Amino acid sequence: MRTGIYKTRHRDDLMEYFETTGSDHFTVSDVCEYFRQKNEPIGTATVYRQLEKMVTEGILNKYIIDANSPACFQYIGSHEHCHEDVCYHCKCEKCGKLIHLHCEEIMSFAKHLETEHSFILDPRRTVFYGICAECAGKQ
Amino acid sequence: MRTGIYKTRHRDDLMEYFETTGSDHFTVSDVCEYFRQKNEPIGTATVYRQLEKMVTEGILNKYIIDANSPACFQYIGSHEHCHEDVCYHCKCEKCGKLIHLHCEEIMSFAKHLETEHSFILDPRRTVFYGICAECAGKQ
DNA sequence: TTGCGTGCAAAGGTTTTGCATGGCA
DNA sequence: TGCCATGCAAAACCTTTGCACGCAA
Repeated sequence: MRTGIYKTRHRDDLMEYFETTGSDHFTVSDVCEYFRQKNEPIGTATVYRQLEKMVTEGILNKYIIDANSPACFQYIGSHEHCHEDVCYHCKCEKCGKLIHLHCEEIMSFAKHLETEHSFILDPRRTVFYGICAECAGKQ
Repeated sequence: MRTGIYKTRHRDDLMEYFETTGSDHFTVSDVCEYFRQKNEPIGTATVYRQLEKMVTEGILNKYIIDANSPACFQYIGSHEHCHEDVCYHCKCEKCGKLIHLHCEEIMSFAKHLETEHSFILDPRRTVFYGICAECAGKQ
């Protein structure tokens, strides 16, 4: 079989990481740190290359939150319901906190954009910027 | 007057650049290159600082296109419809076209975010990424 | 005079790449 | 055996920062 992708030790480790860790979002350094603490370190370049490959395969989503912060990856999973279970993100401009969003309203708004404005929203890249509750309270 | 912002030569030059160049989008290096060719070079750090300031003031929009490509700025000062009311933007990931959005749905969605999620949406920084009608048709 | 603006170089951080080595099929 | 994966370090890249000096108010 010529998939162009080999089943290696690291690849298995990464898949296991995605499924065992509850964390929805993770960065390259998160992954590296995890395996370093397990005394099974993986080179940074390898993680970048594998994760990028998996994004292409559709196993992971990649989010660009900000120019100067690391890219955020999300495991979509083996289940195929993933495409309906899209998630959007709110980012606080003050504290930088990332809020996971998936509610009816954003879905219906996305549908509105599509039907009325002929614009197909991309959850992977769209980030809602604003001020979170805590930071708003401090002001 | 204590605005905290001084009216300098470079600031005027930049404003003129925004209004004379028809280009909707530009990067920091675009700006630097432009003034270098005019034999009136501006330091890179200065451009970064001024542009960032103008984003805060609401004169410019800043788009993060990709993690490894430079930030993209857009002059919105002269768009009158942005002054009369809040304005959101859709950006096509394929052709780069920018669509100005002005509808009830986004306003009510913003209100929903605020009441239900305690998140105050910032129109200046929030950009909806996706695929526009024309590019969707081509596929 | 005070405080912001500027320029340069250096630093900071993320991501990519070159190259030799090792592993999968 | 051929091709892909890996690791390390270096490079590339965008962006920010420190500091001394210049300029606006």
